[in-house]
Amino acid sequence: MTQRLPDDVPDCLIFLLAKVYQKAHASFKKQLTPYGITNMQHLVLEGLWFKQGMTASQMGKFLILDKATLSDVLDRMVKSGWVEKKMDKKDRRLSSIHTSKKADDLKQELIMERRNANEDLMKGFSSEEKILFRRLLIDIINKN
Amino acid sequence: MTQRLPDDVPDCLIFLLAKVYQKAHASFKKQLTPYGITNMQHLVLEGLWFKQGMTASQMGKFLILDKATLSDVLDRMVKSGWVEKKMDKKDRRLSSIHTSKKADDLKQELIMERRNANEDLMKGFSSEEKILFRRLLIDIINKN
DNA sequence: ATTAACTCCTTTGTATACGAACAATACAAA
DNA sequence: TTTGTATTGTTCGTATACAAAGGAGTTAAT
Repeated sequence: MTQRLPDDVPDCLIFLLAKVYQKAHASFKKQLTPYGITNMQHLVLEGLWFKQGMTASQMGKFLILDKATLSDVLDRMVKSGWVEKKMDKKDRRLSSIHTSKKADDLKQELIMERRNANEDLMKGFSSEEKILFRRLLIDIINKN
Repeated sequence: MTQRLPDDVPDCLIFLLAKVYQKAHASFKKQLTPYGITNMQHLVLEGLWFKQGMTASQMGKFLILDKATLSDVLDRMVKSGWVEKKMDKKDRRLSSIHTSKKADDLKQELIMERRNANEDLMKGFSSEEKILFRRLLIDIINKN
C-alpha cells in the first residue's frame, strides 16, 4: 500500500497528516507482525506497563481512545492472552486490566521495537527539527 | 472524544502522529456533518474535481488508498448520489468515476470547508513553522 | 429508603483500513 | 491461437474508530 506523493504535493495539511499516520502505522504494523500483535494492542500493553491495573475508563482517558473502541480491543486481548481483567470487589462496574506473563516476557523486545520505529520515522531530521516537529504536533493536539 | 495530552507527554512519535490525525479527522468530520458526507468521501470528491473521470485504480494511486477501501467507499458514494460510474467500452474491467450534479453544486462550499479546517489546524504557527512542518511531513511520507 | 443523576462498560450500526483470494478481462509471448 | 501473466475491481475476514443507546451498578439528594 505504501506509496509516494505525486510531484505536485497537495496543499492540504489534513491529507498530509492522514498519509503520515498511514505510513507510520503501516511500517510499525510490519514490525509487529512476528509478534502476532496489532499496533493498538501494542499501545495498550505499553499503557499498562506504565500504569498497571488501570480500568478501561482510565485507560481510555490516558490513551485518548473511545470506550467503544477500547472495549473491543480489550476483549480480543483477553481472548488472545495478552491481558487479564480482574473484577473490582468494591465497585462491580469496574475491572482492572493487567498484562499477562506472555506479554511481560516480551516487554523489553516490544518496547525496543517501538523505539526503533520512532527513530526510523525521523531518520534524517536534525535535532532542532525533531524537537520542533514534536512541539508542533503537541500544539495541534492540545489546541482548542 | 477529543482530549488533551497528559502533562507528561509520551515520548513516542507514532502516538503523537496518531493523536494528531485523530484530532484533525474529528474536527473536519464535525465541519462536514451538515453536508451528510464523510471525510473520505470529501477526499474522493476533491480528487475528482482535480482529475475528473479517473478510474478506481488511478484514484487509489493518486490518493494513496487501498483498492479494497476505495471499492467500498465508491460503492456507498454511488448509492448516496455523490458520484457516478461510467463503464469503459474499450476495456470492460474499467469504469471512470465522475462527480454528480449534487456534488458539483456544493463544490465551492466543500473546498472552502477544507481550507478553513487546514487553517484552524495551524492557527498560531508562524510562517516558518508552517513551511517546516509541511516539509517534515512530506519527508516522512516519501521516505524509504 | 427511594428516586434522580451519574458512571462504567457493552452493544449496535456505520465507515474506514487493508491483506488475501478471486473472477473477469486484457495482453504478451511462443 | 493457446498459454501464461498482469491488471482491475470485488469480496471476505479482521481490526480499528466512534456516535448513540442500553444495562448494571453507585452515589447524592430528598
